[in-house]
Amino acid sequence: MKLAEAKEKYIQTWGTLATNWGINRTMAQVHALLLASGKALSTDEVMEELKISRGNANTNLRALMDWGIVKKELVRGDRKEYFLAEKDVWFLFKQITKERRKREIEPIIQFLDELKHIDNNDSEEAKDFIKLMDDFGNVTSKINNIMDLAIKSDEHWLVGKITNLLK
Amino acid sequence: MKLAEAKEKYIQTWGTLATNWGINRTMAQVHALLLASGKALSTDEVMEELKISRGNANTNLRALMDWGIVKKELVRGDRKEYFLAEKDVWFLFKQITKERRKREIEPIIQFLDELKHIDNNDSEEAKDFIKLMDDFGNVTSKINNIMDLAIKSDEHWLVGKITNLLK
DNA sequence: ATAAACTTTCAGTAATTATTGAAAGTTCAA
DNA sequence: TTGAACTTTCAATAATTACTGAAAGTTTAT
Repeated sequence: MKLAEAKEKYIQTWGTLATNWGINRTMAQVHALLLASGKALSTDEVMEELKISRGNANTNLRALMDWGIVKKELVRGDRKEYFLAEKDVWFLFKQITKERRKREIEPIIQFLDELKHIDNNDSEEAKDFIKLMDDFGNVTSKINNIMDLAIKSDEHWLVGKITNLLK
Repeated sequence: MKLAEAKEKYIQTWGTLATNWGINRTMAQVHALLLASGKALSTDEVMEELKISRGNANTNLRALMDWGIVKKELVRGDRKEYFLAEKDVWFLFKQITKERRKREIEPIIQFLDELKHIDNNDSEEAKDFIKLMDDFGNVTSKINNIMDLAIKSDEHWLVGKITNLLK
């Protein structure tokens, strides 16, 4: 396989996979393109490479910056903005985990807590429901802790620990 | 809040959250309904409670069985099938993790491997790309291991270990 | 065998989500 | 200031994904 072909396949496949995770296809493609390029690209370059509109390119580049995995880069004497993807893959994983935790896990914990305040909570049915919410809350907190551990850890340290646990 | 109200809110909110994770809204609602009911329901009961069509109910009940988190239950002297959700939340987490690992992580590892076979791989650009794929593969394997650890572990054992690591 | 009771499929349609592109907004140099 | 160079927004539209409901398929009792 030629390099250009491999890059193309990487960008396309990554975009397809992303949709299974509830991530917008274009956003994943833009990120893959920036990573595969290994250098900062302008909005126009992204538009050209992926054949997408300016609005779409702009929206998804900003979303990637919101996730903290793409940074703006300014070039002296050039008014255009360039965008560069962080290429440390372990950092990438940690950053995404951190954001998903903030955006998705924390709201769940809060929402489950609210549902536990039930009038006449001494019926058998109410007790069962409250227990379900409690169990959900407990497991969610545990997931939260695992994610927190991953976020805070250095790659080699974590892997060493996990390897030990698996023995 | 009344119990019925809390159940309704749980079903609706869970459905909404699911869409953020790339999971079909109805599937999440059916699952939440079965859990909140605490007993096996027939297709007709699911249709009635969620106001959805027979086709939709059937499709999503089967999808939940594919995920291994809902089971059929047969009642003597009744030709209808009833569906029951596994209510151990830690089991639920492990089962979903197991399936996602099989469906999503393993294909990524395989696909990244394929992309490393590049002609004329001695150019600087090719080396960078291969390194990127390697890094991705390594991190993905590590995630795979963490998931494997979670799948195999008993709730209390894992939490104990994680707690120790976090100290 | 027949038919009632039930489950599954899938073409057509509805609902949701993503994208375009042009207009409005911003920044900066002269 | 002005206007060129660039970025952002958003209403209209396209693409994707989910849902319906009726027809086809299956199972079981008689």
